[in-house]
Amino acid sequence: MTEDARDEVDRLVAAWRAERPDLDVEPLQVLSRVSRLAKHLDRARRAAFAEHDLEPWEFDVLTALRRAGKPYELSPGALLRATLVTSGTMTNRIDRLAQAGLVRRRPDPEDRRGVLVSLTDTGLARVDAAFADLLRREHDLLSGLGADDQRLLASLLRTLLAPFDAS
Amino acid sequence: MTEDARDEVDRLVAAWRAERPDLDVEPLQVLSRVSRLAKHLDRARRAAFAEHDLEPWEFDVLTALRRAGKPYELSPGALLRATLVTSGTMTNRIDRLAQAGLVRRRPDPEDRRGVLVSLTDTGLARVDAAFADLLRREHDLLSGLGADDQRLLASLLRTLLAPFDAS
DNA sequence: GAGAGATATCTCGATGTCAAGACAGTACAC
DNA sequence: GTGTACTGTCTTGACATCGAGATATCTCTC
Repeated sequence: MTEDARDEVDRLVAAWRAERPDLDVEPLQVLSRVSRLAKHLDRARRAAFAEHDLEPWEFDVLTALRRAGKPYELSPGALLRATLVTSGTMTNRIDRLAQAGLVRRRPDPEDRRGVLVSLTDTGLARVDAAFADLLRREHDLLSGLGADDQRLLASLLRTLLAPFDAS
Repeated sequence: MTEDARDEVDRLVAAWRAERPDLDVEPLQVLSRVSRLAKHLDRARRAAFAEHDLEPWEFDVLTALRRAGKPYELSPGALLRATLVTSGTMTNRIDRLAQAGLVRRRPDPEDRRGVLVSLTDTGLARVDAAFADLLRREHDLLSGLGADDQRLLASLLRTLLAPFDAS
């Protein structure tokens, strides 16, 4: 019950309670932390990828292709669904990745509206190196929690995410 | 242990395990969910604020001022630390909020380099309405978890956030 | 097999952000 | 007090994103 202000969000919640004692601000304890953690995570990822000459957005697209398995090929539509960006953004991303020699575009032989995007050898090597690096760093970020707590946390987050994935 | 693919991240992790069985991809179970949840949250917030004619970035600045309590006044420096953006971004935000009549700028009487930014009456009313609305929606988002689970989740997230807040 | 609606991708203009640096003012040691 | 380093704010230019709309193709119904 005490407001010891153990982190920034505790301070934030305490400030709101003082200013708006009429409101139930408990949801912030979870959701503000999710937002803040994601922001810090973005920065950590940016730093990790910089060593492999990749921007976060480049990594996002390349990993989606990498995960697809051989021949590391997906449509722009599949890529934008995997990365939660708009179609205009994805076109732009593919353009720049192709120019950098990390992916290749070719017409979809089965649908003349469509296009297929695949990793080049360079792209494959780059994303594999960056991904291994990222996992090392993420492992370190989580070192404050034991394996059980990590599983517990993942499970709680999955519950929150469920309604979004359903839609 | 099974890979039932109960949500998008489970599918993502299963795909990685198939492609890179040599790597320990457990960290993704937590951190990918954090990122994805934050992204969905951003969208939900955007929708909530639209009803009050506010952009998420406007809300972020206005709430920082609101939380400060009377006279709802902070320096740009304090605001950028509260919102995790750069100084150039904050200058731009304050410009536009002032133009919209939601905040006011005045020279800091105690430091001639400095400026103080305060809420106008319009800004105060707007942010109070939007905040109450946001809390209602966040409450709903968390309805999948009981109060105990919410506290547990908040506590686990706080542990992860601690190293960042320290720095 | 014609037409209506759905789908896939791309184009374009507006916008918010960042990074780096400029500039004025302050603080502190000597 | 003077000089040096620091701090607070703003300016600028590059850039990634979004949203709306354009075009081409496919699919399904009749």
